[in-house]
Amino acid sequence: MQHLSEQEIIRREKRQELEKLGIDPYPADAFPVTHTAAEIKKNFSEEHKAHFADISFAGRIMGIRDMGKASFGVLQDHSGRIQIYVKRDDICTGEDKTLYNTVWKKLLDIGDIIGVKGYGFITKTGETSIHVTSFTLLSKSLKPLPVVKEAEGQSFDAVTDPEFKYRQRYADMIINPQVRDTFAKRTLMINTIRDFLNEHGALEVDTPVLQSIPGGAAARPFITHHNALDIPLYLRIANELYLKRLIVGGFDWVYEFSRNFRNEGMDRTHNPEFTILEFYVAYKDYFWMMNTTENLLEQVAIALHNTTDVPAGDKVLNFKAPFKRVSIYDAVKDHTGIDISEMDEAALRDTCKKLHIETTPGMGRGKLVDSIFGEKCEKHYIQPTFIIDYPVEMSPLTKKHRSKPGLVERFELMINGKEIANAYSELNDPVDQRERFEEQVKLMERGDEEAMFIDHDFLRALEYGMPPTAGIGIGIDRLCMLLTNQPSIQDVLFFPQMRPEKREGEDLKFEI
RNA sequence: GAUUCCGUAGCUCAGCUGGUAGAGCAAUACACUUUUAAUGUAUGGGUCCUGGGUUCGAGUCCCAGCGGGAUCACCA
Repeated sequence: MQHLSEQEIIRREKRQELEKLGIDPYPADAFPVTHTAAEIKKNFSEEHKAHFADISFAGRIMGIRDMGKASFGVLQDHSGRIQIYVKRDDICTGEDKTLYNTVWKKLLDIGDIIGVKGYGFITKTGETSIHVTSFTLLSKSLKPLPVVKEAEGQSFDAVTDPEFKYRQRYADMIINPQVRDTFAKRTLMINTIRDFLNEHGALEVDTPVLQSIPGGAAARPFITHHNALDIPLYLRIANELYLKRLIVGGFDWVYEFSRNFRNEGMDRTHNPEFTILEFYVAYKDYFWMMNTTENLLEQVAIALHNTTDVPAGDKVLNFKAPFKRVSIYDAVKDHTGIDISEMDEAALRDTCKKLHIETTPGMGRGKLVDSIFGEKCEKHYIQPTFIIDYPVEMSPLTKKHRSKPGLVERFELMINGKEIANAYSELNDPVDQRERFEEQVKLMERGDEEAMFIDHDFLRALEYGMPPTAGIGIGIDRLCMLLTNQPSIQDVLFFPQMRPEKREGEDLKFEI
């Protein structure tokens, strides 16, 4: 049995009262909407009032100010909030005042969704409002909504509990309209990227989420089981190897907004499922990819902010192309004063010790370099910066550098001290690729849990011949955090992962 | 996974060295025909996250658990 608060019981009683009066609290009829709150507020004026003489508006009641024989309410639709004015003798023209005295004043609540008909006017305090001539209950709300009051841009008693916001995003969006703005911006960002790619002739594709070999990245996967085939399957950690197969197949430019799944820790910048945009372009290299990436991001910043200057906490990020380019060895030299470019694994290990960076025996040369960069350099790159030319050991899918031995043609894009994108000239030599996979197997044997598996089918594809190709993965959630100035990934995902709520008497179990 | 802070009415919060559980908003009732955090008067509403312990007595102190945040580790 559901435990109900006093207010929840009262609302259920009101619902019954409405039904007794012959009012369906959940009518099936469509309600015609002619105007939005934003349109009325923006365009209403005395000289244009003819256009607002016959308004039909629907929204959620967010506030009621009862004045006796008249009252004011605040309705909210997707575009914003607007005041309504309800006068007893206007909605009850005859002797029977039940509709006003009982239905409007007693049986409606904050949170109910109603439709109103009426006309636009401006109150004597100057607020554009709807003078209501009739109203219809469209949906009765049985659960009291936290009431947030606002005055002069300040809000009072706003719900700040993150658990409430993330578990009950629907309620969060009702009472905190700016939350909807963040998600609208997320979609605008994705649409801008999609338009950019489509305009350049790219083809959007879908590749498998369930994979029998979780490839394309170094991460721990979620595992599941397919009953009919009686095999384990993994939720993808990346789609890279599938997109490259499509390049082998003859497409020149493919992309996918890939929902990836990694069975690792959660924090402000990590959710177990997250979105990466990957795209692969034939006959290009990583220099071309840097140019394309900075142009793309400049365009996205302008689409969201009308400028390349984007606020991020107390900083301002400038997305004006071109971005700075720094080699990883120069980055380490700049921030530690140490030249690690010629060091072998043992020397790197010593350097880590000097810099107070913890190492494990499983770490190869690549991971050691990565640790030094991650600990000492990464956080300093606030403005968009390409870090380029990584050691070969940490990049098993990347083409060897055309002129610098021991390095690969790879870049990561750092913004506000975080990695946003990772790209390379793709390795297309099947013999080299097979050797790199075999190196990964050795790392796995040394205890590296995230080393890659060998994907023999991918090698077979490469053996048919893949054109020289540039590829990139861009962290969409993190980019969205930057561009909407949100400090947590939970604020750019509608439904961030949470530990399930325990309910009384419930014992959730699923057979696999 | 580790450390640390938090959990009191529908919401925001107070509750001191342990002594009958508080406010504002929301709700209920009444008044009020241009208010806007409307106002005035009155009323109801609590598993103080859960379970143990100490104590004559626990919202408060101790232990364990549950949930959330932050930091760290892994990672994008």
